[in-house]
Order: sequence, then C-alpha cells, then structure tokens
Amino acid sequence: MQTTLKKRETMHLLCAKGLEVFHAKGYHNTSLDDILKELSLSKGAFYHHFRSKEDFFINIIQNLIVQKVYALLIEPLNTHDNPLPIIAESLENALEPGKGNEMAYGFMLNDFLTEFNKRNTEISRYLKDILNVWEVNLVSVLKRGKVDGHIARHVDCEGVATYIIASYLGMRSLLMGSSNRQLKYQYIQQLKQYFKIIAEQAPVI
Amino acid sequence: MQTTLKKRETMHLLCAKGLEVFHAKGYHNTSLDDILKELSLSKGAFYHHFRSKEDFFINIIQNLIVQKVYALLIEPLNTHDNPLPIIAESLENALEPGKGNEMAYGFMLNDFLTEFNKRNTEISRYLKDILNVWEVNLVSVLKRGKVDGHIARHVDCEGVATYIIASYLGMRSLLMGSSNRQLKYQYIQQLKQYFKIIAEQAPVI
DNA sequence: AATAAAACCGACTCGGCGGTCGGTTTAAGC
DNA sequence: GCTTAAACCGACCGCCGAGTCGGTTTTATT
Repeated sequence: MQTTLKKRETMHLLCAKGLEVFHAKGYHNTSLDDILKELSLSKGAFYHHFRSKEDFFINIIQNLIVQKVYALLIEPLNTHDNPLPIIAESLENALEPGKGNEMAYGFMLNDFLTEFNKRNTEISRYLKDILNVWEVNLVSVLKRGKVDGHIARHVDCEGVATYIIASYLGMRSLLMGSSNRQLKYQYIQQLKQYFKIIAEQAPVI
Repeated sequence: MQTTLKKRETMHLLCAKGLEVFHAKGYHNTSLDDILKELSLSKGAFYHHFRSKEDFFINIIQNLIVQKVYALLIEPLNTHDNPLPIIAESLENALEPGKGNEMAYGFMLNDFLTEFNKRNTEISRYLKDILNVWEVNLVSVLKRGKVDGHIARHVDCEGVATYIIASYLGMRSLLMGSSNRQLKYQYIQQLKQYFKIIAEQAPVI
C-alpha cells in the first residue's frame, strides 16, 4: 500500500466523521476528542494530518461540502428543459434526508454560515463562495430559460435567484433537523406558486 | 432610590449590552468578561443578579428579543387594511437597520436559533416559541384578509406564512450583518411578486 | 533482516472562561 | 451616626479543549 493511500484513507475517515459530528453538534461545540474517540484515533494522528482544527474544517468544506452542494443543487441544473420544475425538484430533493443525502445532514450550509459569521472570516468566505457559485448557476439557468421561452421576459433573474436561495436557507432554519414533512410540503407548494409568476404565461389568443 | 430600582437598572444595562455583544460575536464566542469590561462591572455584580450565563440569556430573550419581534413584526399586523402590503412593509422595515432597530441587530432570531439548535434545547424552545407566535399571527391576519376579500380563497394561509418566514430568515443569513441594499431590494421586490399570486384577482368582467 | 520514514499514541502544557466566595462599598431606615 | 442589607469587587478555582512532543508501532524499500 502506498503511504499516500494510507494517508488519504485516514484523512478521509477523519473528514467524514468530522462533518457528521460538526453538523450534529456544531463546530464550536465539538472537541477534537469527540471525533477521535469515535474513530479510536489519537491527537497525534490528527495533528499528523492537519495543522489545526480550522485547517481540518477547511479541508472538510473543500472536499465534502462543496461536492455535496454540487451534486444536489448545481449539477441538476445542467439541462435544457424548463428550469423551473428542475429547480423545484432539486430543492425538494435536497431537503429530503436519505436520498443523495444519507446522513440527514441535508444541506448544512446555512448552519455553518451562521455559526461562523463574524467569528471566522476565512471560513465564512469559503462558505459564502459556495453560495455564490450556486447563485451564479441559478441565474444562468434562469436566463437560459428566458431565451428558451420558459420564463417571462420581465423577470429579474438575479432577484429570483436571491429569493430562491433565501427561502431555501430559511427552510433549513425552520426544519432544524426535525424533518417535518408538513413544513417541507408547504414550502415546495408555495415555491411552485411563486414560480407561476416567473413562468412565461401562455399567450392569450 | 429604591433598591429594586437600582437592581432593575443594572440588570437592564447588562441585558442591553449583553444582547449587543452576543449578537455581534455570538453567544458562545462571548465571555462574560467581554460584557462586564464594557460596563466596568465585575463578576460579582453579574452573579448577584443572574444565576448563570444561560439564565442571563433567557432574561435577554424574554425581555428584549420578544419585545423587538413584537414591535417590528407582530404589532404592525394589527390593522384591518389589506394585509399583504402591511406584511411587506413590516419585513422591509425589520431588515432596515436604524429605524425601530437602532443597533443594527436587525432581526437576530435566526442567528440565535441556529447557534442554539442542538446545543441547548431550553433556549432553542424559547426562540422557537417566538417564531411560532409570529407564525400564528401571520396566519390569522392572512385568514382575515381572505374574509375581507384581499386574499384569494384558494390560498393555503399556513403555507404562505411558512414561506414568508422562511424567506425572511434566509435573507438574514444572506445579509450577514453586511447590510447590502441590493439584496434587500431584490428580496422585497420578489416578495411582492409572490404576493401577486396570493392576492385576490380583480374579477374579470 | 536492517533501515528509514511515515503513521500513530497519549500524557502533558497552557490559556480561556464559567462560576465561587470572602471581603468592601454604598445607601436606605431608624 | 449607627445598623444592616443590598450591590459590587476581584482574586481564585476547576474544567475543558486546542495544540505539543518525545516516544512507539507500522509499513515500504533494499
């Protein structure tokens, strides 16, 4: 076995468990020992692979969180169908625990954003960057929808993207881990109502 | 001077400064000494008035945060006009720093909700209760709007209230202290778009 | 088998912070 | 002015958790 493989394996173990526990209990409320105990690893092992707790979390963001957001929220947008149902579906899917989304982390971006806001500007920036990428992709798919005649011409695509993101982040706050089907259903329903305004109206004959 | 007056005065000083600093830096990231230093008070004074840091924060919630939410988001609903513009206005107002809202705390509920979620169930409950009161009031004013003919009959008032709250909480995450006029404007615009679906359509003649 | 380097161990340090407590100041009431 | 209790002070305690470091085990190479 290559040493680099062993290294990668341990680092991945640490990152995966780290994300799980950080998301369950919050970054600042989780000690390294909490994570290490679950993996039967030592402080020494940890500091052999990571420079600090902060460095560790940045690794988690770049390897795991980014990929999750891409898989759940960005890649589904790459299609040339009507974007509105696709956006709705990706959001519904991302709120659903246990699909592409095994550990019911759901979409932890909002929790971490709030936790690090005003406390760690570097980590905040990494997290905000992810949101920005999502926003850019939403805007671009909305604009394409305009060209393709699925979305009304008067629509402010940036505004719509902002509103979608805001409502989604807020839902995460409301859901709070307790996966409440009722709330989820209400959210998706209202989102679809909102999309009616955005959609190109069938021309009156 | 009554001793009870002096007591109240000091407690209020502590609570006001406490809310300010907790909101600026986060509860867990703020030490009691941070607050006490700014007021030139001592640990002894603090523990003379409050049993613990947690007890202190519960005091802040019940005295200051609850009142702020009532003043900004609930009392404005008490009118018999068309509820939709009133809701939009209250939200716009609550995002605006420096109106009824001096210290740019804005609406800190979302930050604290996320910070305490899964870490302190008692405090979480207090915060969620505030959201619930807001939701109940939104629902009731929406239902009255239906009766008064301002809101379409098909509307799911609970769903709309949920969606309004979610988008508002999410906006708070996006704004992140950095009061970005552009984002705020986009949000209010899209909210008004959304309200078009909710509103009673002028009957076609 | 010998060697070296990577991986890992765990006792320790050190600072921060919530909370305590004996003592001091302030001020109300007689 | 004396008493008494509330208000307040600040040194101190104890715990927790990030980070350190000298030593040990595992693994790859020759």
